[in-house]
Amino acid sequence: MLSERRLEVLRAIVQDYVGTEEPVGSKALTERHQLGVSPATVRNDMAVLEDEGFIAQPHTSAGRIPTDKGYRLFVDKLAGVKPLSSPERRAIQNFLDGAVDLDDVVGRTVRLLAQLTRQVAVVQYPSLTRSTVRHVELLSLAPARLMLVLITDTGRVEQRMIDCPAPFGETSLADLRARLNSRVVGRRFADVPRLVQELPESFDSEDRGTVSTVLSTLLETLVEETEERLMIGGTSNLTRFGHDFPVMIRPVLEALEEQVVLLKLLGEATDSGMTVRIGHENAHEGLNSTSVVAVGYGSGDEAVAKLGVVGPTRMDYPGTMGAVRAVARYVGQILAES
Amino acid sequence: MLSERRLEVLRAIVQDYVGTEEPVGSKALTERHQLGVSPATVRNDMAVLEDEGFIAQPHTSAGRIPTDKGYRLFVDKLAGVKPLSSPERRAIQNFLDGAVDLDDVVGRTVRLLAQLTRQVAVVQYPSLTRSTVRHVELLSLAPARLMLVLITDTGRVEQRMIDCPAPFGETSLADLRARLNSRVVGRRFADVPRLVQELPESFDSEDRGTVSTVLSTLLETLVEETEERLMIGGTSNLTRFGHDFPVMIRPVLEALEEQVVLLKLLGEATDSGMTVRIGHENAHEGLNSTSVVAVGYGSGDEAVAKLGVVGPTRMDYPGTMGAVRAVARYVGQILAES
DNA sequence: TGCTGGCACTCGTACGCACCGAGTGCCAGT
DNA sequence: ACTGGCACTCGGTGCGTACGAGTGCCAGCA
Repeated sequence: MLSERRLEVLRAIVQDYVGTEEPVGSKALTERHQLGVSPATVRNDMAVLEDEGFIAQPHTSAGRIPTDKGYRLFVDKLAGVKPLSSPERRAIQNFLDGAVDLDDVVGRTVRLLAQLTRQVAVVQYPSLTRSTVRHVELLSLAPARLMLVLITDTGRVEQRMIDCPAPFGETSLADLRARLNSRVVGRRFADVPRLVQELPESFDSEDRGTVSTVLSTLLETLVEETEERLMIGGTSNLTRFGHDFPVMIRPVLEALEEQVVLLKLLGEATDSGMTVRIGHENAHEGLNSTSVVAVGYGSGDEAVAKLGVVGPTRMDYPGTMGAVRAVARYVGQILAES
Repeated sequence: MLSERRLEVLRAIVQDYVGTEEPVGSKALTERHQLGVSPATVRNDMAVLEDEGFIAQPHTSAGRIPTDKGYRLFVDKLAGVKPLSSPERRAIQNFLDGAVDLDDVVGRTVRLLAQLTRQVAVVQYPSLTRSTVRHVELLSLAPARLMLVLITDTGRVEQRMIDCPAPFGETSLADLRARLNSRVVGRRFADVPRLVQELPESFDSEDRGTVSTVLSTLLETLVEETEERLMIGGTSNLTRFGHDFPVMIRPVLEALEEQVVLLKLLGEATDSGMTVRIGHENAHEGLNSTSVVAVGYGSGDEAVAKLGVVGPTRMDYPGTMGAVRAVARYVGQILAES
């Protein structure tokens, strides 16, 4: 077990390194922090911390920098979540309040998060399957052409074109629409498959094919894989990555372009509470020198989606976590209101 | 006026520089191209081209690189649009055909364009005001709460929440919905304001307030400034910018994050035909060392939006223009079908 | 046992310098 | 009008040296 002072030394190293982006030496540490001991003592502590794998030397005769394991300890034991200042809180609220629709909410959230944390922001759209149905609309565009529109309580709207096997009359359409809505409105999308299961049977044989087509399109829309969308922003913050940013930036940009990777990234975050993944804890190679701070958000208690930021492992964890948490809360509020 | 051979020299310089990314000298030129003259002669031609401002030397004793003006001449007079190979065309079609909705179409287009050109792709969503109305839906969510959903012939869907000044009955709602649709379906959104102008007058005084609110929300949705959306992709291609990419990338990423800048950028492109903006021809400072190739696309003859790519001025113009044009055509087809 | 000051050592960075070679401009010759 | 020859420029590279931040270790002290 590490003594109190050694932990203090680690904390000081992390803080200084995050601030200066340069390996920090024993002398500088004692000057900038009140550790009450001499550089020599700190050096001994550093040697221990290095043995334990919490810090490392880029090369002999350089200062130390925290390892992923060091950051992990810092986040778990040494750092709190820094609450935002009240002007910041007000700014968030003002900024998010102006949104006109869900795309706008998500877009503003991404920009806000990127600006607050000065890192890359990722916001997932509210998951369909975790939302509840506000309305299902069916429109007839042509005799054998329908449009299906799903609207969730979180404001998300999905539409699909449907080519019917046979022409479908206005009355049948109104009938189907009414029955569909009466069954699913207010229910969770996850339950929809069960709720509409035997709907085709109650229709005339001539309409049954179309009804089945409509329902299967509806169910396809709810397939996890396709339903998840997200938005990212603040990529220009990658240029602040550090001196080695030219090397780092490419794999990160590439990873950020793959929705699948990002969705998995957010998916790995626990459903409630904040998740911090540091460096190599991230499964994706390209993100091995980044940290991800993610948290779920939702209009009620339950998370309907996640949001977070991607930044260098060398980041201000308390501040970032504070911003992420605060933004998630406000977004949840906005969604609940709409 | 420049002689035929001098133009040929310029073309050779552009082609070599685009390929090698290194200043090209007189000797290398005569070796790689059949100009039929000696390096010394080429040197004289180069001196003239430099006097005229078409090429420049990064420093004495280096080869020449094209200037913006040089690229301009190349694009205008020396380069054609290189058609895609038929496998490429097939790939485009296959890739775009799988799209399920407009977001998907736009998303796939962005990825496709980024991949084909290996540059940053920008695709604007079909403009509302240039599309025609397929359907207007009004849903009652609560006694005094409505949702307005606009659906265009290009598959774009916009929704807005409306808080009514007074409760609005189901019959009034159905009435308004029917009257609205009968007036605007099939018409261009740009004409909608005119078409719905005196609609409130035909309603009872108690409903008139709500009808007005609905209509003003509808009109707000059509305001140019807010209705335009776009998607970008392929930012990781920025890492291929060249040796000085660390310097260039930041302003470019910043510019790409400002929707306004991008919209202006695409807006500057002429409505029909391809527009190429080279280096300093771009109004935005951050894009002074990039070129933008943009073109309108649409389901019919008329362009409903624009798409294009942003890349280094040192790009393969014929190939890029070919890819942009081809993609725009296929997207137009897809939209027409849906 | 734990802390401290002193000291030799390491090693990455900066700097100065010479060399090389690609590329140029100019000029005289055909 | 084109060509070959030639002197010149100047950025890039490699090398050796000096510098200094930072370390590890050790002997001494509370």
